[in-house]
Amino acid sequence: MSKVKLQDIAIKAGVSMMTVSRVMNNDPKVGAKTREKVSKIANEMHYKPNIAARHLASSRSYFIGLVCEYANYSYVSKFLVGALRKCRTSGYHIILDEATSHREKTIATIKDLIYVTKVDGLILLPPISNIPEVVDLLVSENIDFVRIAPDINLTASHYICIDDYQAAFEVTEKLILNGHKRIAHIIGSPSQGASRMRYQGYLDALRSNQLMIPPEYIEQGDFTYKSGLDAAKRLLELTNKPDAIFAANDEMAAAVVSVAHMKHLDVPEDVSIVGFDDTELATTIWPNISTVTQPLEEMAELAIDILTTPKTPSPPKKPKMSSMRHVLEYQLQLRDSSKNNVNLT
Amino acid sequence: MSKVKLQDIAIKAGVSMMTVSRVMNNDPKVGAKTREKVSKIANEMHYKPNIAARHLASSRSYFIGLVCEYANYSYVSKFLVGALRKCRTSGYHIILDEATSHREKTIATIKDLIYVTKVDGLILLPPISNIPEVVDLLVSENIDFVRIAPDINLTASHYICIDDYQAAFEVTEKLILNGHKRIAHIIGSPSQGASRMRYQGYLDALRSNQLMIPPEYIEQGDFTYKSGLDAAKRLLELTNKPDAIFAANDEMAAAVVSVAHMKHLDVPEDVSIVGFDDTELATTIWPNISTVTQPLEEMAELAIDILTTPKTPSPPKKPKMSSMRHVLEYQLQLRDSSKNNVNLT
DNA sequence: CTGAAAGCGCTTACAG
DNA sequence: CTGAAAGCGCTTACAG
Repeated sequence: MSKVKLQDIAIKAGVSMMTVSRVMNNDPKVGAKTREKVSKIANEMHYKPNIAARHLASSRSYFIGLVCEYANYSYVSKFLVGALRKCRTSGYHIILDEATSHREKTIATIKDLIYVTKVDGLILLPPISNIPEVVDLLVSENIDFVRIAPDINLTASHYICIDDYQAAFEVTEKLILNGHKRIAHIIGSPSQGASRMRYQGYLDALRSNQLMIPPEYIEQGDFTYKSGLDAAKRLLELTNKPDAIFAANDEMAAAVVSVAHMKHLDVPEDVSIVGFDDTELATTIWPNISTVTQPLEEMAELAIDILTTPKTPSPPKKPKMSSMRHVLEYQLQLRDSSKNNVNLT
Repeated sequence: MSKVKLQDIAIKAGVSMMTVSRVMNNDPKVGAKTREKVSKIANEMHYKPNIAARHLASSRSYFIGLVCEYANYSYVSKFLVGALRKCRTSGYHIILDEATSHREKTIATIKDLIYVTKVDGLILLPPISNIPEVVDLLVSENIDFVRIAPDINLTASHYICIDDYQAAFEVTEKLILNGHKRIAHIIGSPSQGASRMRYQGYLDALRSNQLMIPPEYIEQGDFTYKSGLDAAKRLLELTNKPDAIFAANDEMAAAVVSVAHMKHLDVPEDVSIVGFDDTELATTIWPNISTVTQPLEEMAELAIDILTTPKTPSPPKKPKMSSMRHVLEYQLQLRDSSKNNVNLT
């Protein structure tokens, strides 16, 4: 039974509730002796602060809202793992919410999170991170939020990303280095900045190597397996088939592998396939997909960190500093779905 | 700005806070006129009840805890989708938590959920649903909880499952019907009841068809892709290879497909492969995996339903009724990873 | 470094 | 069917 409350500890320790409260919140200005005594008693009595009371009295809820489009997504899962891990050590809890399709519903979901649940901060996963109305709402309500891989209004909040452009550039160059000349690309969802960046990186790598590819080599996908399937079918039915396909995420790359198998093409002998993200899926199919490792768990931890670190109190409308941009390191992950003649790392 | 509170509405409507509170909680004993007037004003003012205040004053937190072992799991993701969907319409929120490996940490996580966050109810996913200490704790603290596919202490709580035994039996019989005689099985994690049930169903189907299989056809996995990989390698290197492999979940079945490909075996010509669960993965690899569709989203919705439906107040130690067992329908899903000569549905 | 008072925004339990 | 009072368990802001 943990009906122990602050007052019980206070009485037992012979101090005021305030002192106990201070000890529980690691307030430095408590005498070492008092602190120790109170801590000991609190532990013995298995005291746990009531989060609702704490929330009501203070301005902190100890909740972080995490908003994604579909929870059933390997990208989201991987992120979630990092976020949960970080929360376990910081006393915060994650309220996960899906905000699907309808823009109005998305706004409603977020309003609920900030007005009802009153989260201390919000993490917006793509493509939610790119909805102007959401950004405007959070800014005008002065809510702390961190966006993952956003594309718009970059000064509005902290955001975390990798250098998608550079990674895509490197991926493409690596393919070129390994002898590929007919490299196709499946673009990701148009609602995400990362899609554009990756596409651009691919394009520029071709250009800087004086490679021309036919326009049919560019396919528009939307990051789903299904879209990858359709794109891959078209690509691999071309008379002048590509000898390498770079898909903007692993889901679509997995689809390309499937289509290659259906058509009895050897991967990577007949066609090299590269994905992006390095989600669980990349190593769950055969051959394992060459991809770009995005440190999603680390990104999640950083997001929680930003949101839970108390700010130096400052007027809300203060100009934001440029350190709101957090670019983490990616890593090329060469596996069996692509030919790796050079640099067999 | 939504700093509107109960009192503001009360003043504007010229009634007491209690009346507003009653209207917000759909208390039937409020006059129709009053109700309408109050509702209207509350809407106009964009009133949202403060969840923390509500929680502190009443005994409900409007939070449901969902505890899984690894969030990064297609089974968990699929369940999550259903749970979130249901929550959106019921005013509840999901607090997701991972409880990994260490039993003591698992207990600590759950204690935190019930003592600190004070969730109204808890959903335990396998294998957490099978930890006796957890079940005992929740029972002794008189916390509402629903378990998914538990194996122990079945009278301790509501639980939701499918008939794993029957499903496995049918899967195996279907394979037999389609001409397979050398059917291997990869058992799931020993910490889950479903593994035993599926194994037993497989065994009994063989027996009832007078089929003998060598002991090497039984492999112990643990539901991970990795374990499936190891098991599949052993199975497909046997001199007397199986002509069908029934893995206890999709992850392991996907691994079998990978190994078959590595060994240049044709699926399903050389070996039929069947999984279980019908998670995203089953249709993300090629060939798509034949499997058993488990209505995980529906199971999630039911769990939330059970937890959020107000109970008829009754003394806690009352004998539980047998209706705590909820068995949902599964469905055989025949796809391209298995031969389907008969019954091409 | 420590404490007494007031209040966060609701609901419970009791009247009428 | 409606309301006045008290309190949920903490923290803020102010004293000392």
